Amino acid sequence: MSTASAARARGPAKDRARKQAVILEAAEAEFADAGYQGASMQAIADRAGVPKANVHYYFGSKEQLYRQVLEDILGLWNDFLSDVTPADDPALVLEGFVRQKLRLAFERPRASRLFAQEILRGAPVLAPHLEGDMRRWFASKTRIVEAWIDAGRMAPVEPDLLLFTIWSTTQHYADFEVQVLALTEQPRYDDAAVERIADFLVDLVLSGCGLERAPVPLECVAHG
Amino acid sequence: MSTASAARARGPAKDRARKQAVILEAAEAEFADAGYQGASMQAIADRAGVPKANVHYYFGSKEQLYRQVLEDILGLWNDFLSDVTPADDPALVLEGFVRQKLRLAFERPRASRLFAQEILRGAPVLAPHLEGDMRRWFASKTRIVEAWIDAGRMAPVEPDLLLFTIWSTTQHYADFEVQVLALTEQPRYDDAAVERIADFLVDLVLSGCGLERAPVPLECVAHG
DNA sequence: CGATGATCTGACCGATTGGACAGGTTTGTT
DNA sequence: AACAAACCTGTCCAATCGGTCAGATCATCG
Repeated sequence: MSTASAARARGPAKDRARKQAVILEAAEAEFADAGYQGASMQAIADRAGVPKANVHYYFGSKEQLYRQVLEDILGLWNDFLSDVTPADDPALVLEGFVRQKLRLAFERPRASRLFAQEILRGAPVLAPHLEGDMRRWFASKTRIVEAWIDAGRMAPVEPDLLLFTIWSTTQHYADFEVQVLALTEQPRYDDAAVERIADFLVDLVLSGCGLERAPVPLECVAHG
Repeated sequence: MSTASAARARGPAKDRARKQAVILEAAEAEFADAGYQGASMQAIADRAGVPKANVHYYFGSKEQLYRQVLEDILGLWNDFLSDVTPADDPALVLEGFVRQKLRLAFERPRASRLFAQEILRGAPVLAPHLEGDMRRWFASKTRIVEAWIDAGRMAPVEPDLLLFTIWSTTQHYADFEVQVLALTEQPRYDDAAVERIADFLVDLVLSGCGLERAPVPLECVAHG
């Protein structure tokens, strides 16, 4: 049971879950901004507006709290491309993947940054996930790309490197936000900037796969 | 004067510079592995094989040492594309950029990771560089890409996003090394893997710009 | 009401941190 | 040899860290 769903549950556990959610949000912010070592339980407690001992009451130790935050973040990426099959259209799937991943990078930049820091440190906590869940997820997606290639539905690119490219280019705008904004002389990402980035990355990925962007469905044009 | 060149200088300052270089190397490793807050002056001193007080003697404070390490790393990227002009061939320049940046990612992964951690934290130390040197570097390169586009020598892609793409995809293999190796079930990067990645990224970038990889020069074939 | 368990927190603790500094040693110059 | 300057380090310190715990408070139910 994820923390988010628990926070929405009813009954006697509702308050408990809601208070935990407040602390988890504060912890995600503090861990993302300061790193695991840089974050202090006192700072997390202050952000959440509770005494430090209360944080320990709910989550035991700093590492347990950190693990909980990370697992909640992993949940965000769990259902990426979960229902894709080799019968689907490569161009549509790849475009959807890029846009979905990019949306998450802009909507939950701290989650992206926290994950990045964990991997940068050598994944001391997530290593088991990397060798387990994520490896299986990764293998199943590369197999689909291979099926597309074998069927002649896209150019023969390396499936693993293709996925890494999508991952790194989208993640970049969350992880290196400060650098991107400084170099482009923008104060923040606005809607136009996000759309420009999304279109660019979709075109880049599709052209790299020998594909073209699917025409915009009629209903989208009508609603635009 | 950079620390690296100082270490090679002659005269009475040679020993001093060499000892500083040992500490700087230890500091880069420790900062990259543990992060700024996670790194301790004691651990850096142990890596360098000197007493902790010696580190303070040479570099004053932890933050000053950290700044020095970062500035040395910036030096690595200073001369990237420094002598490129609009008259050069876009395909050759872009391919060279990708390969050079990628080589650095594999040869100096700790430098890449340390830089990434600094940006992730919001660039508290490098912010002035982002708004100064790096912004000027970035603007001059986007202007060259624009010139190529205006001259019809490559497809009209967004110059800034093109550079970000090269930066993020190459950096990814250093910063997310643990993840890449775990997902591809490799123990480490070998020469073949590096070449496969380089070729993939070059093809991706060039195809995104409507270019093709330049034919291999004859002398390279002869020497292969 | 009284009791019982969950919730909450101020106060405290040992460990570690970055840093300071006195005092010793080496080096270079006259 | 004598002096000064640079070099070096053992030792100490105040601050902060994650974590503990006794005890206060609250909610629930017989």
